[in-house]
Amino acid sequence: MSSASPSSDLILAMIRESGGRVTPTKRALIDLLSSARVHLTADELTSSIERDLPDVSPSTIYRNLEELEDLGVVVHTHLGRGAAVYHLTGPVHGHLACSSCGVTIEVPSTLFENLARTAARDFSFEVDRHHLAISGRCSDCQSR
Amino acid sequence: MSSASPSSDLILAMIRESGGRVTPTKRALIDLLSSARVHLTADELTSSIERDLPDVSPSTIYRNLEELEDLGVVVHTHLGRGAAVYHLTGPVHGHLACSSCGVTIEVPSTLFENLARTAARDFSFEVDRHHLAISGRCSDCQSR
DNA sequence: ATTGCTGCAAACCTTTTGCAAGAAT
DNA sequence: ATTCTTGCAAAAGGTTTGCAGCAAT
Repeated sequence: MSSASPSSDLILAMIRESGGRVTPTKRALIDLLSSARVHLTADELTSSIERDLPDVSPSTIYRNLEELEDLGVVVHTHLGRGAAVYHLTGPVHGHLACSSCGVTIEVPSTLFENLARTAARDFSFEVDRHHLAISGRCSDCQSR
Repeated sequence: MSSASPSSDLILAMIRESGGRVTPTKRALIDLLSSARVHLTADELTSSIERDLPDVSPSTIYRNLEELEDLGVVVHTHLGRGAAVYHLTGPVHGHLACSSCGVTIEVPSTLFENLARTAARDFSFEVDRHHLAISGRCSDCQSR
């Protein structure tokens, strides 16, 4: 099974190579993010990990997430008003975030290619293809 | 396709029509947002208004901003990690937000037209043209 | 006279930080 | 042995809420 996400093992190697250490919390975090089909908040990640590691603290999760972001393996996005959501930098994609119900639709990066090219050409702006969120209304909420 | 900003007077009329009342704070807020050339945080708005109305409180600013958002006259956006920034729904535009230095570049909505059309066609998703923020790196930060 | 709006204070939620003890290398 | 990482607790930052009095209609 091939995925564009770095494998868990590769991520662990990256951690070591950068001078970091592999801890149970980091393993759990990477496993969770690898298998998550939705994006998760720091709080949701903490709660999940607490099932295996009852004493894990939110600050550790935040620190680990920050480390993984520095490695370029994780990104976070602000959707709506609440907490940020985190996910692995998988196949490059953007988010369409519904401002009514909060659902987010992952879409292929091709959707943003035109935009990225024009932003580069006309505004010398390099779009971060791993951190794209567009807000609007999903089809369900439009029908209501 | 771009709508001009409603004039201050029109906004005041909208407030009354919706059952709201026109107060000194709301006037000041609308004036500020109308003349601001950059997007402002609630805190920056509060500080500015304090010069004329020394006893204004942040909660009033938040409540007023929420009312104006409900009227569709104001939108807020999360750029980077800090506080949200607010601005009038002026001519439709998007934001290119630099994740390194925090600067935001306003760009015409035409940049997003393709994207909006494809999102509608392929994902039945209606892009909110007043709440567009793309993160990336500005030209200055790229040269560093 | 209504009833929406205000300032104040406190609560709330998310995230960050200081520190001493513990764990990965 | 080194030095990263952890949990805890506290702080910080941004935003929301309850309330009694005030003010716009």
